[in-house]
Amino acid sequence: MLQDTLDRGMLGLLDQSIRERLRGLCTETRNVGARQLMSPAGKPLNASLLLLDGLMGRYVSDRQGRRQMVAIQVAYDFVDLHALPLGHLDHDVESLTDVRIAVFDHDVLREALRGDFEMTMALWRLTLIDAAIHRHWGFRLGRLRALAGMANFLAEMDYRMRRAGSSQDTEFSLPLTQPDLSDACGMSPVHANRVLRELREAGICTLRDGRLAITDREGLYRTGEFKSDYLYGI
Amino acid sequence: MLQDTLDRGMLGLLDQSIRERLRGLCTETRNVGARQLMSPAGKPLNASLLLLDGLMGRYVSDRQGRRQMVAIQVAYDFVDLHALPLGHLDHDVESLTDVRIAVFDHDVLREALRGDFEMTMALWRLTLIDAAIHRHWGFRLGRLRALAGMANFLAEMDYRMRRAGSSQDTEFSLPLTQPDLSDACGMSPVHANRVLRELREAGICTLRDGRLAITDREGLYRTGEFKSDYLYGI
DNA sequence: CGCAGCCTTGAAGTAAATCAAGGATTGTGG
DNA sequence: CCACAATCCTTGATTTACTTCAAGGCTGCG
Repeated sequence: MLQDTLDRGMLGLLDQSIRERLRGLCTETRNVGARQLMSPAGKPLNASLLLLDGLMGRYVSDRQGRRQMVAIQVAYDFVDLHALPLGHLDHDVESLTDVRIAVFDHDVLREALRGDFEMTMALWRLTLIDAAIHRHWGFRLGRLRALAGMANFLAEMDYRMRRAGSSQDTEFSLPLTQPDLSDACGMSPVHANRVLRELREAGICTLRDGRLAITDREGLYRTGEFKSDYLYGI
Repeated sequence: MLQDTLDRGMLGLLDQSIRERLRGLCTETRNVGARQLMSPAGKPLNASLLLLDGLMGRYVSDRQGRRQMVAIQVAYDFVDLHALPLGHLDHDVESLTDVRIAVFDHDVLREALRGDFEMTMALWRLTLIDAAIHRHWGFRLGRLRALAGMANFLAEMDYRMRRAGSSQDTEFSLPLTQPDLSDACGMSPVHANRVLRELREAGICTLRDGRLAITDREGLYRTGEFKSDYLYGI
């Protein structure tokens, strides 16, 4: 059912044998269009999703429609594995692009984990890397200025997309709109536009037509104060 | 060795039987003074700490000394259980006040969990509530203005301290300095001061001599757009 | 005592939000 | 096919939020 070898991105951290056991647990794969609300905050979930292709976002929203993206998922990320121990999520999950996903039924997953301590710890670990990413988003949102924050976000995306095999080059597909970036970086869409222009004019990177061209990766990482150690070797 | 019944705060979520098994795993308890760096980012850890009394902070820092508090722990929180699956942490852990802590050796913990799926899931769940808190700090830092952000932070503290039994009243001990609050809320210390004055003059709450007096809890929660559901019933 | 850290306030400067408007693109229904 | 609505990208002008700088008072401490 699941063709992918799951050896990239975050799943690349897992042992070969765990990856194979995990593959066998996939209930089905599905395709979903862009901009779909796939799981609203508070709704009980009985399955978790592994993203195979595309981008998904996780959002905390208030009543008035202001919302903050609190995580973005790239290929080979579990999207909402947090729901396995928690039962439901505290945030919304949306597809940002057309996506391909693998579904893991919670009952199936739980039964497999019950007798498999190594796999349990491995999946636990994956969810804690999510938590580490959340922490560094907190740092970015709380302490970095708009220019540094945008650079930091783009640096993380560059790093993670490369590890996921979605990019080998200095240019890759990053189909995020400026409003998406502003949701992620805690700024207004207008300011996201100006900051992108500043990065472009500084010769660091250019985002155009859903592709990010990095002309000075060293400068991007430096401007964004990006160090990859919080990703635990993803 | 461990006298506490562990039935409050986040640990109150655990089943009675799990709490008792957990108590038996405590290696030792210790007292540590205020403002101690207890575990620096990157250092391999072979034990995790449960906070019994006091407050601890978790920080992401850059080179220049700018730092963002990314979590605060109150009584009966695990402080760094993330280190069990991860091996080391991506952030610093410091005591904010004098603290009393229970130590859980990772080898002991891991052996106990190996044959105890329920307890494993329960502890996993606790670490994911940490992650949910991180997400809502991201929302606060990215989307709320200074006044709302401070109110949101204080509302969360009020809520969690009450659940931890550290407060039954509209006034309780919150021994955080204004620089601490500014680290947590992503603003300058000067601005933290002004925002606290604004909350005081609005008749919402007063922080003085390490005690928070809440005169209008409804107003505090409303100003901070605080809803407690992301705490999963802590 | 003298130092350090904290709390407080005013004044000045900077960063970012908001308001406003025009152009480009895409999808939609007539 | 075209009118249109919606969304996005872009830029300028204005306003607001916040930082930084500066200074004084307070407390606790070696």
